[in-house]
Amino acid sequence: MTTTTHGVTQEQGAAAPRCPGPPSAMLDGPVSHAVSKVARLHRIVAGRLLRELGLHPGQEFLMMHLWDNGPVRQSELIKTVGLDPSTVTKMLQRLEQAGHVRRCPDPADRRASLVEATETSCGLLQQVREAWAELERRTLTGLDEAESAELLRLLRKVEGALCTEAATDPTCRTDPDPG
Amino acid sequence: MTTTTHGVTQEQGAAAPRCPGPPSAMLDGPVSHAVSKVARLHRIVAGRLLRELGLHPGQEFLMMHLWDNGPVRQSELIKTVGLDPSTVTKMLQRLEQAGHVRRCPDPADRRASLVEATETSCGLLQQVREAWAELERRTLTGLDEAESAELLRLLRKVEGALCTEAATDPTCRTDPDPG
DNA sequence: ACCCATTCATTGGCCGACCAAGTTAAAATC
DNA sequence: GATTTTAACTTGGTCGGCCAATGAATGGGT
Repeated sequence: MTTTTHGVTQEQGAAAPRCPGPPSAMLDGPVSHAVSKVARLHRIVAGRLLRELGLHPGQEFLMMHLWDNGPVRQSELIKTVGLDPSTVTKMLQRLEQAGHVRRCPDPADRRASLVEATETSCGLLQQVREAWAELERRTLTGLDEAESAELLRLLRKVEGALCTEAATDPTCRTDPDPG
Repeated sequence: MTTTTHGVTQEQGAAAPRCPGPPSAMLDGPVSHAVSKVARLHRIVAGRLLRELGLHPGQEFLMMHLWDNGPVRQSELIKTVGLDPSTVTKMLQRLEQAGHVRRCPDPADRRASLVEATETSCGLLQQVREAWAELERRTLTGLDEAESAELLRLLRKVEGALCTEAATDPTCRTDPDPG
């Protein structure tokens, strides 16, 4: 076994590094690496939970804001969620087509449009809330109260750092947490 | 106040909630919310740093693994990065077209293919490492050593939880960290 | 030998998300 | 009041990422 005729004499398991000796590229940023992984897994789990509700991950944020705040100017929505305007436009188009959202031109400003959650979409509110509670539960499996609180604190801190960091242009919305 | 006849009687600032009284949907999952936000910001910052190198966020992982481990079966690569096979296929197609990666059929298994980083791509290694170090630095701005370590520990724990959680099918690769 | 289940990789479709340009309308300036 | 600037979307393009389904080769049963 091993000695593949390709010229690559693979010992078992230990493949030959392609480039000079720096050990593992991951070691440069362990936290960044962890963040990326957690982010992906978190999104997958969220996606699975939301799929049953007919929502795609990311759309919850928009809907939540609409449910909470009622009719809103699209620009305001964009500011609060902090996403790219084009992203929000396309998401709203799909949400509108799905019947979860209604849009009408703002009479006070002919270029703006007002967005609101449809009546039927309100049935989703409770389910989405439950899905998020479940997501939170699964996310924090294995963490006790103190650890959860500490994690939240640290994430908020990182969020702040990255926010001011990434805030060259994009509006960075750190929601003032009332708690 | 603000009896919204649906004619949008907007008092200033305080928009009328569209749906019954549950306060803020975000309160259901503060940590999940924080994770999502941090994830997005982190990705943006990473994207900006990698853009200068001609890489798109997410591609680093593939390249890092290739740099570290040399020629690898695509299936193995898929397992280690934990992404969807189709995702890896498309990323590799683009990386190949960009000249960062080379692929050849595995002589030992005619359906598999071997992937390796090109010689020229090795010039990127150092830059990518630096970019990730910078990303890590910016991520951890405002956190001291102890906090960083704790954050890492908690993230790893969450990763494990979400991993077993999301591991209905997808191979969940939690790299055994040697340190 | 044959069939069947696995595995490997790809394609197509869709969505979130970015950027870059472009369009229209409102504000600001002159 | 006419011109410039700024704001509010929209469109087109590209990528990462998922799922679902397909094609092709391997391997295990019997």
